[in-house]
Amino acid sequence: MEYILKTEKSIFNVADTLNCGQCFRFLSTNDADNEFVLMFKNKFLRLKQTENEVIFFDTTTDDFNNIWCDYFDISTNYSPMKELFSTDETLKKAIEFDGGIHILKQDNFEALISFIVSQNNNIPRIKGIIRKFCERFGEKIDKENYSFPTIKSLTGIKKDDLSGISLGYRDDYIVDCIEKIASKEIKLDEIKSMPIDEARKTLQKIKGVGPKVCECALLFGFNRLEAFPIDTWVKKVLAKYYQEGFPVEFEKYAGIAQQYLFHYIRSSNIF
DNA sequence: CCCCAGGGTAGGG
DNA sequence: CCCTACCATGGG
Repeated sequence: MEYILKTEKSIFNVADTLNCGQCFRFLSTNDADNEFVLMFKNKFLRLKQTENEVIFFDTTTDDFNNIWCDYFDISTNYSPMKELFSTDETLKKAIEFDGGIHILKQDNFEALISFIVSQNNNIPRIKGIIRKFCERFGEKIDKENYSFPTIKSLTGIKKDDLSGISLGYRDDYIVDCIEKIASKEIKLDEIKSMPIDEARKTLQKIKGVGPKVCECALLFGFNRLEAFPIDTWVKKVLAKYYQEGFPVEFEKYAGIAQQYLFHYIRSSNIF
């Protein structure tokens, strides 16, 4: 059974949304066809975008309504934010380039672990590490895919359990993250509704979670759209186009703006 | 051999 | 507060 979503790429662009560096458990199966497979927690999805629709394969209407509609943030209208951002010349160009990006509503624990892995690392390698992490600690879903491991299944793991995953020095950070969550020293569910600065302070108690990783976790795992991750790429954009600082009138949705800029500079050669 | 990748920590000024 | 060395790993 297929679920068909009527939309266009300027409204929701699957390829840009997946390729813009916010998630890591997906593969392009056929570039020309805009077809992808992805994992979200323990759910597998194959989907494909055409001019007028997105096809969700093997997906019931209930699956779409209960899982994927929310995950892909389909029901949010991004137009008001894009209109606001377009008063800025650089952002206007970015939105013309990749205005169909949606901010995924990922699992907070998965996002946190993923962006700890991301530090001083590149996207292809991050994807490989997370795949190996899921293969070792997750549940087998089908021939090739594993669920993202739960906190419960990870409780008590030691640094040695992480060898062979190519985490490098980040293995200590993963262990510390799991310990602090398993012991309930840090409660992810409570971070969702915390004032943003308190949420930041709490997440940064975890070893290996500094400002950048923290902002990514908040934006992609907790849907805190005001979070503004500054990585090496965004740093270059800020230095070149926003020497007076990033416009304060965008701050409520700064994370979305940041994501347009990030994908724009990485995928075009404006530098 | 170098540099870089969705950076952070520890240590010293 | 700032600055810097260092941190594993793999690709270019």
